[in-house]
Amino acid sequence: MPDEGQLEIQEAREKILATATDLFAKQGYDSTSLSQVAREAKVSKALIFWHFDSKDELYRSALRRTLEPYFINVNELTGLGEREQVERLIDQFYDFIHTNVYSVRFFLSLTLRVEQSPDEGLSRVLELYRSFRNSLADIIDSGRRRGVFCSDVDASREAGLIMAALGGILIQQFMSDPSSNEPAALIEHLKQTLFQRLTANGAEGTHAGRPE
Amino acid sequence: MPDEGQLEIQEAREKILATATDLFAKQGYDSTSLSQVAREAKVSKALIFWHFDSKDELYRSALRRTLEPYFINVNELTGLGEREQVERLIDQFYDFIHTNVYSVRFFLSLTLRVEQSPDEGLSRVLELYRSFRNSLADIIDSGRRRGVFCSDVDASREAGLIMAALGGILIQQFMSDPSSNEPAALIEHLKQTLFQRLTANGAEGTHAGRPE
DNA sequence: GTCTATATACAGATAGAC
DNA sequence: GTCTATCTGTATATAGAC
Repeated sequence: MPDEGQLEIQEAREKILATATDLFAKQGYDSTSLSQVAREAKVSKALIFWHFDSKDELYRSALRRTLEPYFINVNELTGLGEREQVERLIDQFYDFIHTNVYSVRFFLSLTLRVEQSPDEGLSRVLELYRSFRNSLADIIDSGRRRGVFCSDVDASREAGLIMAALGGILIQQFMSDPSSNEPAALIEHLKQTLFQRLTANGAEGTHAGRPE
Repeated sequence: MPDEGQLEIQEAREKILATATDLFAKQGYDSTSLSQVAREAKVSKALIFWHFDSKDELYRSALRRTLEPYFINVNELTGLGEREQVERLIDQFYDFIHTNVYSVRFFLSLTLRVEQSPDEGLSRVLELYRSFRNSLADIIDSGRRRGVFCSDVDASREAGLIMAALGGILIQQFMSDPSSNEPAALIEHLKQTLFQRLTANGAEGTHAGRPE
């Protein structure tokens, strides 16, 4: 078994990958040169090419690594009520954003590029986003059918609006100084108004009756 | 008056500026080379340097030009009621986004860069965003004081949530194929639920009374 | 004002010694 | 595996003719 020896000697590759992941996330693909990666990882450019065939492959590896923590997020919402499940999901989203600020910023800026590349990694993120949205819709609809929420609730639209608000709170954090409009308060307000609406069984009954 | 002759001869400069504005908006700063600008504007690279001292100055000029349409947006909401004013503002925002997709995308990606440059143009956009948010808050608060909206409405938070939703709807358009979740429906739903909440005078009175 | 030609720097990538 | 040295392309920017 002569292979055992090379298991942990790959610290250089690790260093390169970590540095590249960081720089790509912070600066984007074009603005990050392999010279810079080599300099900050304290290796030679040639070594980068020994481990990764091209800048593109290095980028893809970095993407894959950035993406990893995105999949622990499978929701274990066992015996909770619908309202608690929705709250839990919203909090999970918010927490996730905060522990992954850099990569979220990364993927968001990827989304904005007009490049034609379908970008395997990016599509996984979008897929994740949609599945998150669908989970919300399912839970809300389940609550509607079980009578926990109003009968006239459009689960799909509610989920869409929640996602929009969450996404908007996200970019607000990128735009303003983090101190300004504290997103935690917005999240609270979002939840508060959401359930106020979902459970507003009194009022005028089918009060939302406008000419659709 | 020997100066009059040179008034419209600067079509080359115009061409350069227009091309650069377009390319910067579509591809960003780094991915746009002056060679490309020169090629597409059908001038020589040297001419670009005659008109603009550096790539950076060209970029700033392009930014300024991109920014221009952002200021016609002064709201003329004369004799409208508060509800109509809010609706009008939301629609204005939405329309504006749609007629300026490219530059909005541009500024959004600018926001995401970690570059240290305060970027004169970008700060104007942020300022605009805040003033828009403040207008919303003012109108809502005015409506609250005049009894059009509930007395327990927190105008600032409502405005923040509206802006978050609008921003979220915006990035949803960048993320998904434009056909998927049609933002127009989301805007409708936003408005509907918003006013449902702002004018929900019946229900349980100070129903929102949770331990703050 | 507009061009051609060129200087200079740095990008991604390769060859080959150790 | 890691390095130095080098190739090749292209970037920003300048010099100087017209």
